[in-house]
Amino acid sequence: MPQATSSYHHGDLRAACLRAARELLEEDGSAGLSLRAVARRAGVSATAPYRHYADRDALVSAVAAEGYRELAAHLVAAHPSPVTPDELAAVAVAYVRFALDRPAMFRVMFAEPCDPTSEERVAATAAISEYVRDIVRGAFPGADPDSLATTVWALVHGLAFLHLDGKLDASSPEAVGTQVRAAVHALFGALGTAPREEP
Amino acid sequence: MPQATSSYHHGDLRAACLRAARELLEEDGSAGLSLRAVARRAGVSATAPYRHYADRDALVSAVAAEGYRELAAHLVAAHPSPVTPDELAAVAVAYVRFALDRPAMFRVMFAEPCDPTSEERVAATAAISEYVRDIVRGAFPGADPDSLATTVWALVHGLAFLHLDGKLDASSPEAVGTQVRAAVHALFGALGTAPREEP
DNA sequence: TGTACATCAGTGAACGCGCGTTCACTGATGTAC
DNA sequence: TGTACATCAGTGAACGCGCGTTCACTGATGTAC
Repeated sequence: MPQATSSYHHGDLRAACLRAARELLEEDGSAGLSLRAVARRAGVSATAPYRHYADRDALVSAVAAEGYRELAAHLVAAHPSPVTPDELAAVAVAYVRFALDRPAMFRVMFAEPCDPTSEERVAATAAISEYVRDIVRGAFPGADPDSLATTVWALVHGLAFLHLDGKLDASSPEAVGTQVRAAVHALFGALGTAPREEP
Repeated sequence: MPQATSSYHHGDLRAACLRAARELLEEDGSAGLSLRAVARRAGVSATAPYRHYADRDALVSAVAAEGYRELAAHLVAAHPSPVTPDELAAVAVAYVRFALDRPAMFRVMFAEPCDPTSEERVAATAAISEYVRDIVRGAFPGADPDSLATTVWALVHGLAFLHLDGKLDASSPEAVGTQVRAAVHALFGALGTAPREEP
């Protein structure tokens, strides 16, 4: 822990930059995310962040990677291994809520094809893919996991983006939750679903 | 039609700006879309576009609106009133293909909540929504059209974005088509589907 | 415990750039008579 | 058909801005002896 010594050395500028970057992102959108603005917000000279990030892209990649890790944690927190449609719907709602709570960051995460030079970012994406596939494997042992995982992810991801872009009614969290649950049930109602649905 | 008179007056600078904007968008992404770059590409002074667009935002909105109209045309061309799962899948494939063919423009279309000051843009979005709802009404007379339309749109939109962002295998058009068709069939196979599926 | 010194994490001036937008202007076009 | 003039659609110089990045620097920290 850096004490508030207003000293020459910051203490943990790397983390402070990341925090500042996320704040700027949500305030001004990704256009507002400049290295100079980050430095300003962190209370540090314009060039100080270069001690911790090679360039602007490196910082953006770090933000995205952090976002992926947080998303994974949110999904797992919603339900570690969902099987019934209700459990799956809970995870879907968590996904959409995550996007709506950090719209600009969510966009950064999915804005461009993975920067192949950022291992951190690639690994984080792969982890999400794996998590979705694992869920599908557990809930639908008979199905082709890759194909069905794609379908599920696309449905939920599409709901997140359409809400984000104001193309659907996102007026209240309840309305969003209802829509998401309805969509998930529409998909899973039809799949001869969940082994444990009616015990 | 403006003749190639290399004259002082351009002839149709408004349309030329739009064309230039779209080219820049696909070449450099939305960061490359500046009014100055558009003017340069149109072969005109930096301030000439101001005769036709109030500011940068107005140009961007015009590009997005054009995109919406083109998307609607593509979907209708794929099938004017799809009913069977195969017909619905064809429209879905057209949607995803549209996104992959103009990735940057597709992002602009869905990048931000509709600029409420651009009537052109708002109208174009509403038209897409209506089209999807009409399809659902025709194909699933029993269902709640709003809810199901949301589900369908989200699935297809999610597929488009995940492909766009390189999160799925978009190596060949065939692979994409196969994935999209599988997803649509997974959803519609389960809905007691299509009245006209087996005549 | 004290000192010398290497290393680390900052500073601040400076560079060149492209941007959006304004302004007063001017050449081309079209219309009234 | 010819002329006067209003309007339209361009020009180009200029403004102020924030950006990414470089560079030589300096203050603080930590380590070896």
